[in-house]
Amino acid sequence: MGGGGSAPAAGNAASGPNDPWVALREQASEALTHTLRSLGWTGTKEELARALEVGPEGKADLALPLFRLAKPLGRRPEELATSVAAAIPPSPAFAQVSAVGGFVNFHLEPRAFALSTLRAVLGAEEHYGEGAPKEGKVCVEHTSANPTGPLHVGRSRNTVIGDTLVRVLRAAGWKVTSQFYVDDVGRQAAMLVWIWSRAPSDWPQEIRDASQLPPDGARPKDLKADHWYGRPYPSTAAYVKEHKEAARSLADLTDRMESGALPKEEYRRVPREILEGILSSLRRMGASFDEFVWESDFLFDGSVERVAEKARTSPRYRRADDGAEAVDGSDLGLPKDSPLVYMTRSDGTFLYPIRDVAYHLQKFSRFDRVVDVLGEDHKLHARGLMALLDAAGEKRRPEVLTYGFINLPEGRMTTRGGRVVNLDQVLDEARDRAVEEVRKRRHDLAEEEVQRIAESVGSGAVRFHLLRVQPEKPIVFRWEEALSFEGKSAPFVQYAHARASSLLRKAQGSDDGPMARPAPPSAADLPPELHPKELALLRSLSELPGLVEKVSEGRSVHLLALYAHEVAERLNEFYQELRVLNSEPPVRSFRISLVAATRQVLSNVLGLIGVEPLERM
RNA sequence: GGGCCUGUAGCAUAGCCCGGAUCAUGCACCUGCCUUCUAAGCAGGAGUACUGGGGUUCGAAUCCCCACAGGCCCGCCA
Repeated sequence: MGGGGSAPAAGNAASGPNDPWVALREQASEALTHTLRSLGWTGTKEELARALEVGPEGKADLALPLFRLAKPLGRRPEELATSVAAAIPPSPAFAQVSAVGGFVNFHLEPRAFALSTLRAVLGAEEHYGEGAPKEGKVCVEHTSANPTGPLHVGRSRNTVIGDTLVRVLRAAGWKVTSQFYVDDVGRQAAMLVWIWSRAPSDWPQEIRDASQLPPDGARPKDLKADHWYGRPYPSTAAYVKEHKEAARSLADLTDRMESGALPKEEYRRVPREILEGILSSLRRMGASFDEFVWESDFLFDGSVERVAEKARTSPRYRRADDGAEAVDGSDLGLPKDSPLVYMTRSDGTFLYPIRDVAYHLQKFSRFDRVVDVLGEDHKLHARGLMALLDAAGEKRRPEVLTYGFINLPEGRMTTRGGRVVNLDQVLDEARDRAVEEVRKRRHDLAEEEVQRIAESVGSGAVRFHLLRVQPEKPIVFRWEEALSFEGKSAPFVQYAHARASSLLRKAQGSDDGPMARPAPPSAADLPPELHPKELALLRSLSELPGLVEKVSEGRSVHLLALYAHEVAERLNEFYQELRVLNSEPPVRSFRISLVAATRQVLSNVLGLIGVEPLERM
């Protein structure tokens, strides 16, 4: 990979037991340490292992730049590289060690490398890429959208990033629990309870008109719950703003909810319905949650009071003249002109941030690592949370992963301005376009299978599109790009997987039945020469374990999408250039192993990014 | 006004944390390739790009400073 591809090179981080690079790095740094020491160098092997980089493909597999090392030895880098390369003893893993410029370049022995990579992949099968089990439990909270209506694509970026992070952390060896924090407290939640406590026919005229209800006021059969129950939300918000008596009755309702006078099953009914609708959309994208935590639970279990009590003894504590209580976070990056994080209103009722602290304390009591996936609009609130946690005497902090907004070409998405693109719209449109594409190429498939493939291709394309960009970059949503089925897209990867699957079906001679699992080859099975396309593919396959480790550490989930594309691309290049099924015996079985290993890696990486690997399309 | 993030070919992006070998990929554009393993593919071409200016370094897209441009935020809402 390295300079040759767009995906990242395997990092230096220690990877799991099935990483072919671990032994290679070890051998190279071992040999280099001995050689350099004999030339008067005094550093450590660890130092070298860190400096050892993955070289530009074609030039070197592993490379050590000597510029820094040459200086204290009083030698020229080029000349030092030459003597080092000449002094490295031969080994079975490396065919050649050469000096170019100031670099010492290690070139892999192709057959040994092919063998170790195929063995790693075919030996571990669906576990290839996974790291060794790690001590400790991780909580990843993501999405946590207010259940006031259908999810828009902007928010679903949170889900895609969060769900992928959950998958990759699991693969890296952590025990992971995913949580959705459900907001059923406050004005927004009360608004829905307020309007839905009456039948639509009893709603104020303005709200009915703006909600565009069907004439009979009944929910259409095919309308999802989140769309139906969320429909009056924007107009209710506007209505309450303009009608004093409505505002008063809403405030009254909020009080009754927050004081516990209203049974929680009564005010959770509508949010629960909407949440179900949202979740069914998320399931289409392969995302689900282990646990749901309802915000209102922290209202009545005494935990907020405990936080407040603790905070009152903190030097950060501030109390305004009118009784509102806050915490000072000016030293923690809160704005100098408003460094206060309020935890209670002047009437003594609790505010959202303190419930969030109670929630995080609960997380810390159960988990060793706490990760929050948040939109960049919540960055400052996260800082406020840190200040409150500090005041509450909690030393641990959540790891916050923020992502940029998804805007439309004409500007920001707004629910009230009617300028939104809902996730459901995008998924439906993607599926419809995929149906056309499948029909164009396959005339032999049953309608049911066409639909199934199209759903998977469509939702995969959407998920991939939201994932492939570095999280902190803002995205401008364009339909043509989100719904592209070629190039850097999920269908491109799924297609490669289907292609590999088809080859293997033909190789085993039956078009259906379970796929045979080829055994890892032995040295005798390998052809004497390997083709560059075969080597390039193997090189990519070998990098999954290092990548899983790197992504789980750095949380750069977009790299997984780019890696998936690279593997698929290299399979395609291999496929186009070389025959598999009708090649001569030693080559044929080797290539079948290579295809099987590629299919396995594609399947594993698609699993990591939450896209379904398709057997045919 | 202040804070955080981002700026790479016509468009969209990777590489930036941790400086290293001619800056990589996709879309769009041009030329080829389906009577042999799925053309959602492959081969080739053109295009030209690290926002601008300083600095550090043997070496800067990468680190530092300044400027400019875009995103987000600066509620006793959640």
